[in-house]
Amino acid sequence: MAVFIGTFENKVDQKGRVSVPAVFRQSLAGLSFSGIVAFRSHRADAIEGCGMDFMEQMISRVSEIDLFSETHDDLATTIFSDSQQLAFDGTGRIMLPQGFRQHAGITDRAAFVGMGQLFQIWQPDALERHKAAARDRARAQRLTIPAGGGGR
Amino acid sequence: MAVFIGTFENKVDQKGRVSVPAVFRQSLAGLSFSGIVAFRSHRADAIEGCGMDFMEQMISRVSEIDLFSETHDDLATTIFSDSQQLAFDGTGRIMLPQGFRQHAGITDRAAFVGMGQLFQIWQPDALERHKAAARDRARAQRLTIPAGGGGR
DNA sequence: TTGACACCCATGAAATCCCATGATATCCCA
DNA sequence: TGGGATATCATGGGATTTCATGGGTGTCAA
Repeated sequence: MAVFIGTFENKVDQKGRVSVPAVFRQSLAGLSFSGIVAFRSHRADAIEGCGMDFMEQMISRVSEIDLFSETHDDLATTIFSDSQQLAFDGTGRIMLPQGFRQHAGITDRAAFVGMGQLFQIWQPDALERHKAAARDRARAQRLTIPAGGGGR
Repeated sequence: MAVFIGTFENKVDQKGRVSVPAVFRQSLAGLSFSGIVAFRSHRADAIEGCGMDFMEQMISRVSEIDLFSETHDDLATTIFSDSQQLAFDGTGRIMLPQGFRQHAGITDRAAFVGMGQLFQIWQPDALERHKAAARDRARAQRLTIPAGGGGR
């Protein structure tokens, strides 16, 4: 399973390219698609990113639902239609499409944030505010992580 | 596994030709038939599309339904008899048959929507409405991906 | 002979490749 | 353990290719 940890800020050049942090690229190595899959976060002004393996998992789970049922179509449409495959170039950069940049308010800098099996791409200042707010909420509500049954 | 992700709008020229998005073509590369398999969706004003490999899968799935049952015949008739192989030309375009264009209300623009293991072709405005409706239904019914057994 | 359709070529815009650069980080050996 | 040699990485920009799109021509059949 691909794992994403840490925060990295990179520049977005005039062509709209950004380097994906090397550690993230290593997590993504060896997948069927050399790049990331990205979609707009519906909870925050950020872009969500993952590897093709994660998407393939989604596909196989959705395919357990009856084909052509309303549930299947609604889910498949919601999940897959607004995602985009962003391929790495020779030096590990991706092109951030206009619409994504707009959604996240990204202009010339982008922050990559590891979230475990996914990561997010933020406008750096917005990320700072978001982090502070999340920390406060976690502290106020004394959030905990459920104990795992054995980890596997 | 062929994977279809994203939404792409292309023009339909006067001969009825449309470019299939390059990413989709790449997903379809290497199959026994160089093109797509398409049929009219019986649930929406859209065309369903997939690769020959998936069509073969559907055939074997349908064959698990009681032969000679009404369901079997109805499915087989609606899907298989209506399906057409649409071959790529030298530049990756297909010919959208008259009847298909009519069913989807497509005139001069066509939107390709990834649905995971299949994709759909819509009249772009109708697609926007459909996407919004699907998202609302998914949210209203709190549809979620069936939890995976262990993240394999 | 008139469509319908496969094949071919041309085009502009956009995405990708490729090379060069400087800055870190890492390695290696005394 | 110091410190020079060597990778790795993020970044910039020009050159090249890909892609979607338009239109022409040949071929086969009704």
